[in-house]
Amino acid sequence: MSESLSLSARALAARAPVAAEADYLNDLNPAQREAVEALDGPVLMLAGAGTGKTKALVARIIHLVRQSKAYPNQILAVTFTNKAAREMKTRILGQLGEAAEGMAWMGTFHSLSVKILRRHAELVGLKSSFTILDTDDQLRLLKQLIAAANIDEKRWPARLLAGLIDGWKNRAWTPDRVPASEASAYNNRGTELYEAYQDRLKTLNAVDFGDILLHCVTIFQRHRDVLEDWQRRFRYILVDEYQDTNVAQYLWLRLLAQAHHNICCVGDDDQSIYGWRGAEVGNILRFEADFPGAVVVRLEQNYRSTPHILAAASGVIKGNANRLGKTLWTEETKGEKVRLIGHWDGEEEARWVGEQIEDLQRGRLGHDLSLEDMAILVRASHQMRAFEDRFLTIGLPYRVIGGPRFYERQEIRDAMAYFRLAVSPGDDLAFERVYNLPKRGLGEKAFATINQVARAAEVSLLDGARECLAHGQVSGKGGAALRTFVESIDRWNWFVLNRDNPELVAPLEAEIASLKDLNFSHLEEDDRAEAERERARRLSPLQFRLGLLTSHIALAEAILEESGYTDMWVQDKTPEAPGRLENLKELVKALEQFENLTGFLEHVSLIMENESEEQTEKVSIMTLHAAKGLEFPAVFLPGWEEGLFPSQRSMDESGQKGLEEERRLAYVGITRAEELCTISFASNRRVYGQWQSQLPSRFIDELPADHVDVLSAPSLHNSYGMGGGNSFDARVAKADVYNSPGWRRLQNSQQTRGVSAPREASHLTIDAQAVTGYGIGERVFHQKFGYGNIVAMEGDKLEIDFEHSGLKNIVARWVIPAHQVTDVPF
DNA sequence: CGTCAGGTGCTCGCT
DNA sequence: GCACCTGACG
Repeated sequence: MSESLSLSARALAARAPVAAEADYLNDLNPAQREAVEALDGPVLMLAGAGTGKTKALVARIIHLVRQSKAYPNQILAVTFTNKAAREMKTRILGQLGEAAEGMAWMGTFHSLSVKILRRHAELVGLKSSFTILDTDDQLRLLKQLIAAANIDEKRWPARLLAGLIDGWKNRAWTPDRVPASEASAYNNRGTELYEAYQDRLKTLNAVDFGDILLHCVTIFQRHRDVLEDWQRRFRYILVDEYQDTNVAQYLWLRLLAQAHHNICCVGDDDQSIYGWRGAEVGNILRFEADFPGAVVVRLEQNYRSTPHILAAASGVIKGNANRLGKTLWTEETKGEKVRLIGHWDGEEEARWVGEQIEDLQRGRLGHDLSLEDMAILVRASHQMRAFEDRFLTIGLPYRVIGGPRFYERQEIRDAMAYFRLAVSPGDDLAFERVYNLPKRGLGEKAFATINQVARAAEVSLLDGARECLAHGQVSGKGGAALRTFVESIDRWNWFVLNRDNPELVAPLEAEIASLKDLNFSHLEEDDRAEAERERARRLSPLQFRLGLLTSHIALAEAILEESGYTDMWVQDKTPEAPGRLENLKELVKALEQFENLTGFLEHVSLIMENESEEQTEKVSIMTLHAAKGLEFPAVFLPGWEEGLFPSQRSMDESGQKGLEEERRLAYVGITRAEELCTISFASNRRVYGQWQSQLPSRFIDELPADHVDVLSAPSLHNSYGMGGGNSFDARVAKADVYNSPGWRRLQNSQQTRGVSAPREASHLTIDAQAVTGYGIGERVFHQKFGYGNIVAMEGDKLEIDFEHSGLKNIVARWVIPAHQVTDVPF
């Protein structure tokens, strides 16, 4: 065995150029090399941001193969996202060539687990054809169970229960293992409903995302023989982003690595930002205890960012108590300081960022960057709006990353439900989703009847519907519509089942061929034309039918047509309808990459692809979470304000732990930047439609002053006549923004009152109350409409001509004289 | 059955 | 401020 292994490895090596063989090791720095060459036994690679961990991981896999330690298909490589898996695969392919094709076990926890689970489904009471539910299906199922349990869903929302169950599954608790301490959850009925939910999933032959891992762990724990098989198969295990693993994933890994301990985990405790969805930083902090004798390698040399950016990031992350501790360093010596700037409000901030981006694009700020090189990273998705609005008005191309996922969109999910019915007519959730979509005149009542009949007979909803039709329980107009619906599904399913069936295809092809062979040249011109038309008339249904039998794409199109679903959107006059039709076209196009509908459905249930090839350069807007693993020459980090970032909710819910995670998020944000990192905050922001005055984030205070350049917002000093040279302004701004005793005091007073202290009353409101009179022509400021001049007055009402919003009638106490605007918390 | 008006409640979002 | 859900009407 080992002989043939080494032979094949040598054969491989011989095929590759000699230089290339050594390259993958010589390219590495000493730490990376150590992590790559420690092949046997447990290894923990602590890889800071931008330290070349993917490179090291890839080199390690190549080394394993070249050293004949394992065949590619004996290496288990786990990532968190499909994107990461794909990237690694491409890089390995580039270096290993065809041998990389054998890397069958590289993927996400979920995709690998599905593969394993399909082989042993019966061990957890499922058929191997189980379907994978997404959060939407999950929620609908839970709502039904909640209703059945006579619980008021308003007081006890389904989302709450879904969150609880997810949490339990993340911790690898099957219903019988949920500890007693959780008994009070969901009005004391959480565990009971969890059990009911699992039962229901089993009857539906379905799993949710949590189950995929949980079932695997259960199987490994209860069936030694199965576990041992997989342990033998995977001789080496590699895990990326180990700091993001939850308990279930941890157990999954530990069970598989138990026998040989050949496990290499790569991660960065400072980049653990998924605690809220069950990730346990503890997993990485505990690694050495879990795997005694582990080799721990720290990758600290950074190849991404300038020294100032690194220093700023280090300064912030230093504030966290619970960390393994790394210090990033770089050989780079040049580079700009991190830039910090305060703005009046969110819109102003967006305007400034827009201008900066345009300046950068034109090479005005000493950088030669394209829009693709720039990104805006926000804490919460609602912050994106201000930027989108602004960029739309100035015509700056942008793209939002991680918005509503393609496959989560309504029209995609609807279409998928139709496909699911065609592939497995017994899919009740799919049936429920589309039985009355487009509207077929089948409402609650019809569904209740079908559901009842189906439940009583213990058959699928589709068969239940058949039953209802047979016994006239659903009749009239609704009955006719239901009949068409049922017959359509049967028909589509028939095409799925008879895909490429030669007994059906061959005669069709023969008939088409014979029709085509007909020669009309001997006929008169008029007769010939008529004959041609007749031929086309007979040919087209045959060709259509052949298409449905041989092409899943043609079938998919037919399904969407025949169901009336496409037409529903064609008829729809709302502005989003055209976009939805576009998406449906894209969906059909995506089918091309698959051999059949089943393969496609499997893929989509585990994957979200939102990347369509784009031509125009665009600036990216995304959340900090979505930015992990990415890098950009220029990064903008807006909204660094108390309550927004760090997020109030995070601190309320998880206290100090929550704050530390927020701080790691700040660290992730800063370390995304290669050349230019710009942090900003606004003094006023609209939160849920309410204007609030904001305090700069405590993280701003934690930035080491030596590595920060404080900019003054040009619009502020211009409008307020602060005048003076830039350096003066910078000092003024610096004094005001960054070190002002005023805001430190505010900050301190807020801290003593705890993180949930009520907001300071807006200075503007207070000042406005002190103002007694205005004159015509006086320049005033309104929090919402900005600057304007008073054109008329009546009692306490002013008619104001706003610079941006035009004429408005405003009660005097909502505005202040423009010259008082400087009295804001910075 | 479908539509509209009013009330409510709200991170981050991987698989 | 907006999106989503529910309940009252046509």
